[in-house]
Amino acid sequence: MTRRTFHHEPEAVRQNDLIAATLDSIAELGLGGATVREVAHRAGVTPGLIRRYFDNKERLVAAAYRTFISNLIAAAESGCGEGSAHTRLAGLIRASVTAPVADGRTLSIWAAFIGMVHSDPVMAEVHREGYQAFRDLIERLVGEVITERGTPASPATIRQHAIVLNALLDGLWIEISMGGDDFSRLDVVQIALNSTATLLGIDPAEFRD
Amino acid sequence: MTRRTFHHEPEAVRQNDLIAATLDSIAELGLGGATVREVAHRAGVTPGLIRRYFDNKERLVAAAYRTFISNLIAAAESGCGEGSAHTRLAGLIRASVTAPVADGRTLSIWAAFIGMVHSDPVMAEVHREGYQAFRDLIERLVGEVITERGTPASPATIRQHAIVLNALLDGLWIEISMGGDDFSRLDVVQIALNSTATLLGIDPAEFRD
DNA sequence: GCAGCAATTAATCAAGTGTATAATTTCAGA
DNA sequence: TCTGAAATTATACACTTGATTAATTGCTGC
Repeated sequence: MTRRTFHHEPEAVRQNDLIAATLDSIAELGLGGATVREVAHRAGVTPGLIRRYFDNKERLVAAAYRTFISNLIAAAESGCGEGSAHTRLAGLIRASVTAPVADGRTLSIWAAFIGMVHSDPVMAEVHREGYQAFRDLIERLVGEVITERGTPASPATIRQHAIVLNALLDGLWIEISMGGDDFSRLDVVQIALNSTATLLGIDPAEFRD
Repeated sequence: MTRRTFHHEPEAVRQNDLIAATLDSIAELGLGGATVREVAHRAGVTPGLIRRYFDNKERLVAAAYRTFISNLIAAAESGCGEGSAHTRLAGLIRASVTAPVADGRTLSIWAAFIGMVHSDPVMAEVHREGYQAFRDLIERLVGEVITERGTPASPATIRQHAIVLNALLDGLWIEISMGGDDFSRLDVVQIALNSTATLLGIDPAEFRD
């Protein structure tokens, strides 16, 4: 009886692998399927090793949530690289309603985590940080767009616009990701851009991607 | 050693109690906390009894999801009782962004279930039915509002309006339920009504609750 | 090449899980 | 009041879970 061979890996790599395996497990098997053994197996590793890099399973899951959210925000943010505020906002919107941000796998993981936030204080804290970041991003962008148009508005108005736009994007993201409608026939980017323009009081014709 | 006393209950009552206990467990402890023993305890019953009314735990959870969704839709629908289409749509919107539809408990349960839909075919089917019902409700209402205004639109246009409005309501519902923003200071109903009016091209002043 | 340390595996444990079944109790009807 | 069937409990079982620890392996610096 011989032991299985293995090789050392830097801490960061192992942590990444374990987190990725955790997210895969949650996406494919649900939260209940993300057991220590399943995660270890997917990471090509032995269950005992998890405890070396994450003291608890709880910490592993929390770490997975943290990187999931930050990756999600980064993916959305990657859409708004440069150019005018209009262009950047349009980029953010496009990224928000197309893959890989908007797809079933992402939604499943997101929902599983959200379902824990209310009963797990650690997850609640992780959640709070992540969402504040996204909300601030949108609010800043909306403010810049309004400034760019030369139609100044009160901070309260900007905030309200940001709330509504945030909600619209969240909702579209969910609907598209759930795939209930046959969105394949529809141009979701166009729908998102047009409705955003309408909400902000912009002529849809000048709000393109 | 004496057995605990008990008394017979009609089938419907026991099923209701068990389903309610399941939803409570999920809301307060997360999906993982909804064990057979926990549910039975909350229902004031012994674990073995669950198997009499629901063959599996899986069926119990599926039944809980079914009644959860139908109650949610009923609660939202209760807001649009009578009157013009405008009035009924406004009622639906108000109900969608206020308790008990919009609150943390409801969101937690919803998210926990959604996180299972992708990995559990039974839950996927239950999900499909429920969401189709809500989408159809909104689409019908939007159609009636447009007819009422005498500004006829193509079915495709109506459909698109319904999709966007559905997304907006979903998103607002989530944001409010998560409670991240201090929505207490804001009039969420007014925000929802105004943005809906804007999206449908209605003067917000004539779209009141 | 080799000594020593860190990384990894293997094996084990107690607790908790869903399920199954037999024993007991309740209750309706005679 | 008594009896039989249905409802409920109690107990047990096989299995999975997260966690713990000792043994083993791979690797780095000399």
